Parts: sequence; structure tokens; C-alpha cells
Amino acid sequence: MAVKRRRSSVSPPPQGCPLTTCMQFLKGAWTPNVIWYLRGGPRRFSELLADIPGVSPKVFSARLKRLERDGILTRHVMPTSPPTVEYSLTDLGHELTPAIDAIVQVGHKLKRRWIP
Amino acid sequence: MAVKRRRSSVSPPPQGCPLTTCMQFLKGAWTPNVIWYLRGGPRRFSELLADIPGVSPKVFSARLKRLERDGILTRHVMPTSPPTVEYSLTDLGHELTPAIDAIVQVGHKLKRRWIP
DNA sequence: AGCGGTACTTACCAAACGGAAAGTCGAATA
DNA sequence: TATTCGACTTTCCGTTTGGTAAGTACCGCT
Repeated sequence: MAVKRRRSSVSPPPQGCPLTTCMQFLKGAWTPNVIWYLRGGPRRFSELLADIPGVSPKVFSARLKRLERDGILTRHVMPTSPPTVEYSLTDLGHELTPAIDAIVQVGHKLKRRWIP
Repeated sequence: MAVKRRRSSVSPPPQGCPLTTCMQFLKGAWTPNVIWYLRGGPRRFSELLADIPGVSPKVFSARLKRLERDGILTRHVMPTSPPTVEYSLTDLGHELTPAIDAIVQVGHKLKRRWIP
């Protein structure tokens, strides 16, 4: 015989799902890392590039561009020579930090669980 | 003149970065959604498929397979006819829920911020 | 004998992603 | 005059991703 279909005991269907909404902003390689490193204040391109080993300039500038387009961070060119560019989180960007923090915390727990 | 390189005021470099570690498990379309829907207890393939509109069976079974391989969930075939399969979170899977919850919370805030 | 339900799989495909390497540009410095 | 710096951009390319559509296997039911 067949099995009854159970209703979900958890939540409404993802029509305009908050989970999906938020994940859109965290999508793409290095995205959460950028937000993490900007939490402490504005930071320059080459600084971030060094903060996050392994990322290529191309991918990275694309990432920053998308983050700026999405309103997560702002780009500020300074009149130095050679010109330097500072990135900082917007208010919207700061709203994401609780999520990032939680992910980091879980990351720590996972590492403790794995290595021992 | 040139600008001084500032040191990061935030954290250690991502060598075995907890953020990256955790994000690996949340990577891929629908991954956080699956975990969200399994929080409430075991659930079957077709139930999850209906929970999460828009996902195709192919992508979905691949996702579940990877999640099982990663130790996030377990697959349990039941001796019904036709056979039904139940998926449930492992202990490791449950460790991820704080992160998912935080993301959902932020998602809610973002939606409030967007629509008004 | 044929149908329906469940849980997939397979084949195919296009777009997106992400990495390496090299080039650009203007001002300042050696 | 040549080089360096900072912040990119461009080109090229292989991999991965995710989607559609259709097929499969098993068993019980009508």
C-alpha cells in the first residue's frame, strides 16, 4: 500500500522565501569572506586581495562589482597616486553580519568536530 | 604619494577558514532549503520536492546525494510499496541549523526593508 | 493486461562560474 | 628613461551547474 503524504511541520512554502532571498546576497565565491573582512571598517582592493588568499583579481573585482550593485557595499576612490579605492559596507551590508557570524560560529564547531 | 598598507582589524587569515568550511556545506542550489525542511523531522523525496517549488528531480537527487556523502543527512528506504525513502538530518546536519536560522532571520529583515 | 505511484536516472544542453596570465593607465620615483 | 604602484580589465578556457524531457523498475490495484 501507499504512504500518506504528511504536511510539513516547519514553515510556509518559499514564495518569496526569506532563506532564498538572503542566500542570493551570499552567493558566489568569496562573497561571505568579503563581508567578513569589511565588518571591521573600510578596506582597499589589494588589502582584501591579501586577506583572502587564493582569489584572482578578475573574480574579485567582479564580486565587488556585484556586491556594490546589490547595495551591500560602496566604492570610494581616493585622490591619491596611484589612486586607491576603499570599500565599505552599507547599512544593508551590515544587516548581513548576523548571518555571517552564525556561519562562522558553526564553522568553528565543525572544525572542532572534525579534527579531534 | 602612496598609501600605507593597513593590517586587518578583524581576524586571522582563512587558512582552514571556518567561514569557508561552513559554506562548503551550504553550497549549491536548494541546499539550505533542504536542511530547513528537514529540521522538523524526516521527510520523503516527493514531499521535499513539493516543499521546494522549482527544483527538478535530477538536481534534487544530486543534491541529496551530496548531502548524504557529506554526512549532513541519512537516507532510509522503507519497505513499503512502492518503496518510499525518508531523509533526515544527522547530528552533523543539525549543527548547521543555527546558521540557517540566522540566514532566515536576516532574510526576513531584508524583505521588510525592501517592500515598504 | 494495463495503470498509477514512488524514486530515481539518463541524455542533452546552455549558461554561469572561476581560474591563469597578461595588459592597461597615469603619476611618482630611481 | 625605466620602473613601480594600485586597481583593474581583457582574453582564453575548462569545469560546474542547473534545467528540460523522457525513461526505468518495481509492485499492487482495477
